[in-house]
Amino acid sequence: MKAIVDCNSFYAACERLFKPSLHGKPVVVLSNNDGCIVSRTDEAKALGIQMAGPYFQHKKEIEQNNVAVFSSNYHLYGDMSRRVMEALRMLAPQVEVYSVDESFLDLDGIEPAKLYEYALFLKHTTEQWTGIPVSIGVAPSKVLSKLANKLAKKDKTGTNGVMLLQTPEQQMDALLRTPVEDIWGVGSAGAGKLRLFNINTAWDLRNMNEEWARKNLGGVVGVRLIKELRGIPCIEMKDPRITKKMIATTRMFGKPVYALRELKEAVTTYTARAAEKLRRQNGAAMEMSVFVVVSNNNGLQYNPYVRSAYTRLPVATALTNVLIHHAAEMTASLYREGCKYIKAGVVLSRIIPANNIQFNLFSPPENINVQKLMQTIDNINFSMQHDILKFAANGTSKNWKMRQEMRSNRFTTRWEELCVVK
DNA sequence: TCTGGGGTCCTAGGACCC
DNA sequence: TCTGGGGTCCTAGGACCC
Repeated sequence: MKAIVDCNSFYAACERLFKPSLHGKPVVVLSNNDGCIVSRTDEAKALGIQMAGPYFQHKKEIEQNNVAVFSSNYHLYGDMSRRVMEALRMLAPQVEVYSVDESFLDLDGIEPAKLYEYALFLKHTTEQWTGIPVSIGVAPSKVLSKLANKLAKKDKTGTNGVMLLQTPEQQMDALLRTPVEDIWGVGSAGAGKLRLFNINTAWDLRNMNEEWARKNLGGVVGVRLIKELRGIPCIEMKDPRITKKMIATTRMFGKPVYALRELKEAVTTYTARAAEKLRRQNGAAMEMSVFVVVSNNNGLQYNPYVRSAYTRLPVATALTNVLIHHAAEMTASLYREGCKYIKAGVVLSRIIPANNIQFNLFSPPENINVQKLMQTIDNINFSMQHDILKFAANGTSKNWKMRQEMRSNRFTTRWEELCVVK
């Protein structure tokens, strides 16, 4: 059996944890640049505030209803996420961290008769240790466990936040109550298509045959989905040692950028961040691409376009100075005088383990001292205020930096921002 | 005025090889 | 006059997820 443990309204829950006066009150958290609403407590959902809705469109009702609003505070959420996952690792045999607020658990070692009791224990203990409320779905496959979790979340009082789909009857009941668009792996395009075939519930889809799925539902993906709905596991637990295949750092600018110098500053700053992520997983990249987004808002429509450049590195690397050099060159090649830039990004790909670098005959071996320097910079930036050490190319003006006007303190990762108890 | 950021997996189709 | 078929590798782009 597999379980999914999902934090309820995760970002909003993190904010509420350090501001107990907000308990039982509506809270929302905004995406970067204070653009969209990305997390809502139940009280905010009850007010009809939509997920991913643009903040400026909801501003009025948010103010009228006295909803607490926060800019996203990734230091806080990242650290709370680590605590939740750490708790799960102490309580469960095998944990696969799926996203910042979700983990799959392999419960094959647990006696079937005790599964429900065990799931309740997991929930209560995690909540007690971390202060973050969670919901749990347990079923034979990942897709079914996600479905169970969704139902548990919808009816927290009726289910205690835990739902188990063990018997065929339990599974049938849950599938009948789930519309196709609520199935994990069915997006808006797929749901529309299914509706055309008059397939409306998860139960309808489960009863389609595999050949039909192969033809009409994205080939192997569709077949797998139907099997999973029948309780036949096809999506296995992922090995936690497998590292990322691609690392990206991309941002909208706080305000538009016109000058090459500023555009380069932004791109090289993103490059430094991406390189840091790369070193954290002990990787080295063989490919790097840079893209910039130009706004051609003519007052009638919002219709941005993207220009991108790509470099195959002569030798795989994780060195910030090397990567910054290429990033700056690519940025210059993309730049056109007079354009209005609203976003940029850096993507590192073809990632290999750093101890596996294949040196090119003509390129000089990487200097061991530079690697030591990287390590030192990473350590200092991690323990001190972020980015206290940086490269000159990153600049100091940061006119393009994103808006974060309502960010809470980084309560758990910065000494200067700890909670003060009187 | 203002609409996020970071990932994965799969498929189709082209280039190339024998 | 007649002009194959099977395989691999790579890339771009779509769909989906949180």
